[in-house]
Formats: sequence, structure tokens, C-alpha cells
Amino acid sequence: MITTKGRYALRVMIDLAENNGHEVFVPLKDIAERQEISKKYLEIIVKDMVTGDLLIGASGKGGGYKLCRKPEEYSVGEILEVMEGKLSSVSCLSGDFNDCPRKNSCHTLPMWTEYDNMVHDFFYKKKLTDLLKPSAKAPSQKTKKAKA
Amino acid sequence: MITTKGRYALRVMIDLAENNGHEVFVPLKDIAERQEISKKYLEIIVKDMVTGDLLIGASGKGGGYKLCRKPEEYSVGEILEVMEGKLSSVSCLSGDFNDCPRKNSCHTLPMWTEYDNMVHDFFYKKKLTDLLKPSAKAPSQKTKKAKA
DNA sequence: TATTTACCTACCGTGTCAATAGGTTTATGA
DNA sequence: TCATAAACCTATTGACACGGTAGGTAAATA
Repeated sequence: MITTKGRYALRVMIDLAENNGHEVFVPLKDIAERQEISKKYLEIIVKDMVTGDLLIGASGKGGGYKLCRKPEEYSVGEILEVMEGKLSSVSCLSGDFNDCPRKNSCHTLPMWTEYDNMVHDFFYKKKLTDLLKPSAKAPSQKTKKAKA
Repeated sequence: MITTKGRYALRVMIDLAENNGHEVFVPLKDIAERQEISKKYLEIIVKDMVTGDLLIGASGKGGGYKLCRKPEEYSVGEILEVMEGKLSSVSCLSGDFNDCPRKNSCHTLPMWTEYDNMVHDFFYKKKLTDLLKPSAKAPSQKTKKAKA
């Protein structure tokens, strides 16, 4: 089960991508208000995101948070793993390979491995840009900000 | 993350399938010993499995547990859902559709839905027989128990 | 009637989840 | 220089789930 940390982080990323957060610093207060998430709780989350190299933060007036790459360079999988830790279906596969004595005879392990690979693929193929609203991906009309 | 309940339940099912447990009652003691799982803890698990119509139990001497269908008629997904509850990636989709006010504008919901469908497919397509050791699926040689 | 088995109820320590609370540091700009 | 706005840091909390353990009761058989 993906927890609020992962889900909120994703929403923060989307919010930044859609609010010019790859160019300027956006204060957390604004994000929290738009997303209707407690700012206090978001503080914990964005802190992990900074540590995990998803965002950069700037203190002081005019500060806030900013994407440190272009939106298309983030995969959803990466974002989730920063927040949730390795996406692993069973402890047998996440426990740092000091694993159980049954691993060679275990009848279910191959299935868990296959599953984990599928999940990994799914989330790493999905890019942040896949989650943006269409207008933000391909500005066909009504382009708010002249970018070029 | 699949918990021990789901994993152990799967191993109980496999154990029964491989030890004639679709024809005769197998005492839990035997299963626990073979699987090296605390019998006490397994009691809790098999109880849920009985309630969930995966097994039938018989008290008294000569009693034990038995599959109530043929192994090929169980899907892994069904077994897991009996133990873990609905396999749902996010609470937004498991909370009994009394869900959040953002559901219509949520940018991530479609992804979670897509993900859930993928996971559901994966586990429901997998049958219990897919987890048995080859000899138990297609007894080509050294058939221990004369079955026909 | 002793034995073997399932079945039932209760409890428990640990950890995680989802926050809240309150304070400190850093930078800006008037 | 100094108020302000922002990030940053530490601690705490209540609820709940996880992974068991313990001890007893009921049912069926030989």
C-alpha cells in the first residue's frame, strides 16, 4: 500500500511542475493551500524529498522549493522509492539479502520476483509529465507563459 | 507489502496440494513442521482460510485441513485477498467509495487505477498449480503415489 | 474414555502511519 | 538594522497493524 508520503510527494511534484516550480522557488505555504494538505505535515515530506535529490529548498524571504531537474526527467518510481523505500512486495526480497534459508527451495519466491519486476517497470516507465494535465504537457492553445 | 499471513497461507495451500491435501485431511502439525512455521500462529491463519472458503477443517482424531477444490481452481489472487483484504494500492481506492472530494480532479488517480488493474490481473491469472514443483504438476517420472 | 485434533479468546511488544507542536536558522527587502 | 518570511529541526502523540504467544474448550475417533 502506497502511503500518504508517496502520494503527497507525487502531488507536490505535480504542483511544482504545473506552477513554474522548475524555474522559481515556490513557498510550501502555496503548495499546501492548493493541495489542501497540512503544511506542517508537508514539511516532513519535502524534507525527505530534498534529501532524496528530488527538490532543492531555499530559506528566507523569497525562498521555497524548486524542482532540480526538468519534469520529464523524473520517473514516478524514483519519487515513490525516495518516500517509501524500495518498492518490494515481500520482506524476503527487501531484507538486505541476508535472507531466509528456504530461498533455494521456496516455491513462491520466483513469483514475488516476477511481481517486483513488473511493479518496478510500471513505475519507472511512468514519468512525472505523464501525470500533468494535458495543457501542461503540450501547450497547444492558450499558452499562459511564453517559454520560447 | 504482502504480509506473513498472505505468504504463509500460500505455503499452506502449496503444502496441501503437494501432500494429498485435496483428498484427505492433513493435520496442521504436519504442515507446520514441514513449513517450519509456528503451529500456533498458523492456527490463526488457517482459521481465516476456512472462513474464506479456501479450506475445510475437521476436528478430532484423523482430522485436519483439506483443500475444498482442486488445486487448479484456486488463483493466487483469491488466496491473497482472503488474507490481506482487497489488494489495493492506495486508500483512495479501497475506502468504500465514500472517497475524497478531489477524485474528479486528481491527477494521480488514473495511474493508481491502472496499477491496481495490473496487479489484480497478475495475481488472478496465477493459479495455485503454477506454484507447485514441476513433478507435482506433470508427473513424468518417479511418481511416488500411484494415482491411476 | 483417553487421545488427537480443530477451534476460541485474550493478550502483548514493537513498529509504522499520519500528523501536531513549538522552536531555530537563514535570507530578503524596507 | 530589523521585521518578516521562509525553510529547517526535534520531539511527541494516538491509533492501529504486525507477528506472534498462551491457555483453554469442543469435537471426533479408536
